[in-house]
Amino acid sequence: MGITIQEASRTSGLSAHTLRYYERIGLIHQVDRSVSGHRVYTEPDLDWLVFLTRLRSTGMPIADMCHYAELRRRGPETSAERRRILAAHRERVRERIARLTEDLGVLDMKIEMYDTKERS
Amino acid sequence: MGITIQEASRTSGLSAHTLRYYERIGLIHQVDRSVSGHRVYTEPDLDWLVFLTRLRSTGMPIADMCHYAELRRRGPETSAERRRILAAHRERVRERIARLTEDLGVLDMKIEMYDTKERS
DNA sequence: GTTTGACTTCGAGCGCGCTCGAAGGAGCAC
DNA sequence: GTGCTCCTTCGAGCGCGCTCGAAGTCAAAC
Repeated sequence: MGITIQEASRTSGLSAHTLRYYERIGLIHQVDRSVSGHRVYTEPDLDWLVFLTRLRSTGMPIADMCHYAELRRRGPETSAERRRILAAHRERVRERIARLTEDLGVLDMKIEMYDTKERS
Repeated sequence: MGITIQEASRTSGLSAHTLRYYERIGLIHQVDRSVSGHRVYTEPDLDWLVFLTRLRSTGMPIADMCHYAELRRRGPETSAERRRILAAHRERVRERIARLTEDLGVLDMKIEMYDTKERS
């Protein structure tokens, strides 16, 4: 047994193509291969993959994720910098949410305008 | 007097190149020209431009914005459909914010993990 | 034993949203 | 008139993040 690329794809929501691509660019560390050369993912691989999708969906650029991944490979002595990176990213996400919330208000107003116009 | 492309650029935060591009693809209706052929923006043009940037920053694809712009040009009889489009978009923005907020929580947890590890 | 199907590597291509550069024109300063 | 700056049109190019297809390998099913 072992997790196939199909299963990893289903779990992470990324296509098999994308999983290979992520490995190619160093986002995921060299995944184990079976005797026949097929990728065999581990549970920790999946966890990491899921975390990566979080970073992506919050808008972190691939390049930054690569940097983070590299620090992670270098081991515990980079943990302070990794923390710093995540904290900075968190700040950007907060700003993003604030901005979106503001835009949502404008959208609400605009929709309300359509409603009042229709009524008059 | 009249608003130049530079001023429109400053107001909207879009580059002059982008303003011309938006006009080219029909996002902004043909802008008036001066005798020398230079673009002369009006106040309503600017308002529209600013609204467009809201739609963009909330993630509406250019193609959808073009569609909306076209409906707007067709006049008041399209207002119901425009309202519908905005309401649907608003829903997506809400979902977006919800998703980001959830991801933010995960980020918080991850950062906390770094903190507790460091302390131990 | 052959077919099926999922996998491999590799490099090219794509869609989106700009972004840029070339080539030329008008207007003003000196 | 010679710069200089800012504008024009037009089409090509770019950066990001995938996405795809070709060509080949291997294992299990029939």
